[in-house]
Amino acid sequence: MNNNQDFIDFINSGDKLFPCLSIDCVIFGFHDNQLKILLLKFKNTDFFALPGGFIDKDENIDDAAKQVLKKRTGLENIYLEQFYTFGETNRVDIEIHKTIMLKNGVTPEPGHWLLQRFVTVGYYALVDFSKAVPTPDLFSDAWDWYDINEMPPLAFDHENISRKALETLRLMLDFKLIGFNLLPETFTMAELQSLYETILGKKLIRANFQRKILSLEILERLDKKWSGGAHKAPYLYRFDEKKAKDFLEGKTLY
Amino acid sequence: MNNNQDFIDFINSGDKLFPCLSIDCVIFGFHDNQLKILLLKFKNTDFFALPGGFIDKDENIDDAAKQVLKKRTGLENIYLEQFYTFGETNRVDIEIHKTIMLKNGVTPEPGHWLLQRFVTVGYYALVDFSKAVPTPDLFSDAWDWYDINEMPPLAFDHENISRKALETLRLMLDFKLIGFNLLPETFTMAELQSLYETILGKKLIRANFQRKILSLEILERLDKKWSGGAHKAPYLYRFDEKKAKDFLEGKTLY
DNA sequence: TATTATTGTATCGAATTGATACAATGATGG
DNA sequence: CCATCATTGTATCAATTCGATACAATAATA
Repeated sequence: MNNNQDFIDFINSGDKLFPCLSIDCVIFGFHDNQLKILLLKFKNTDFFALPGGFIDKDENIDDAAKQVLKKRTGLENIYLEQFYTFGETNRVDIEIHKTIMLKNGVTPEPGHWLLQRFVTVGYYALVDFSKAVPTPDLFSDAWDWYDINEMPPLAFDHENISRKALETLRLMLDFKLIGFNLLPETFTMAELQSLYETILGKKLIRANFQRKILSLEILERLDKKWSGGAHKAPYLYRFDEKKAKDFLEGKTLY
Repeated sequence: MNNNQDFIDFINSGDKLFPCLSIDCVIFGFHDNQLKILLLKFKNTDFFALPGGFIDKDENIDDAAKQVLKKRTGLENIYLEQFYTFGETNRVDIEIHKTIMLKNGVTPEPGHWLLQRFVTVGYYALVDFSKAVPTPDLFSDAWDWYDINEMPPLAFDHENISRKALETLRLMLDFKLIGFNLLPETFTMAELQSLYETILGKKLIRANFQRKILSLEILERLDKKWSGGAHKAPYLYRFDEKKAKDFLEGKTLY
């Protein structure tokens, strides 16, 4: 198969890669009032894993992360940020890599570049769920979005990586006003509140949330959104990046 | 010289190291109302650099960072946290490494492990200035503490690394109550305020600072400190780790 | 046209914060 | 030994923010 030949070519291309360092991306999306992350299913194993990749010898690690995001979701110019580097000696179970190689017709030679200890740099991305078009990579044969509270078992230390990504997202939500990256261009206040509630994992008081968000003066109020149901129609809002920038700069953090 | 032989031995021990990945530590201390960082002077260059090191093949990166801290300051069990990983392709000027090798009697062979692109994981540490006993490493012949506003030119991207460390320290100062790690065991409120002002880079209103800190209920008030000057004697305080832990856990961040 | 669910905003008291004031108190010096 | 001085600890008050609740406005529906 062509795909298998691609895999074999890649497995033999270790000399083009920066050694023993990988990228893993925790890609967050928001759908049906659920915060989801994108997982790939490893070929011929029951494990799911975070979309990841390796770094070319002459590639910035940030660029490698952008490549992972682009190849797995088709998206570019997305909010993407490094959050932590994972370097425990035992974080990768090499048997999983061996299994994948075997099942794809490659004999795992001792000393092969993929059968080493790997340190991985974690990035998290916030994408508009409706715009992402996921594609599996050479190591995987399926993908899906999973609610962060209902994830299948993950390979390696990927549960740990996901947890830390979520902690960082929660911490940075207000600090960097990044939640809007998870919504379509226009949205209602109720949708925004639901997003915040889902990320923070707790209920917020509607009136106070609305007051607070509006007081930031980072939203542009558009027309009303009609035919939503038997009730008053909500306004649509658009996130105003310029106003947000002014707000973040004026914020006296210290 | 013995020291030089140590250097040569180390230069030839690349096969014991995790490849192309290093650790750099931004070690903060507080003295004379100045926030300082510890810098080493590279042998035979005019550049200063952050204390750093490499990672053994079978060593967690956190442990490698602890080793750097211990070897350079003699200190253990110090507040030490990873903050960012720097992976620009051009971040290391290999000529500096070549120079150091040459000046120490080692011919820099092409392909030598030290003459590669390196990615570095940044850690920052907060130490009690009076307890640290700095020691230069094999690459350096001197060290000193430098006010963060009066640093000499640094090698590689170490200015960038220092800046990011300071940003993280500022951001985490209240969030994790870490400032106390920079003070001796007992201190006055004025000393604590001066520390905060120095880290945050701005003046604070004394009465409000005192009210705020005391309201956290994380300090133990001890006896008064006598003979400070022609004025009322201030109380000494001790940071109560247990109370602080309770406070941080009770803090509803989200 | 009455009903219903949701939206946008107002309101009120509690809690927090910024700014200022002031009494208490150790040393110093005449 | 007492007036002076600088600093400390705390109080106070207005301004601001925040939690909680209330309520009028309004699209769709029956």
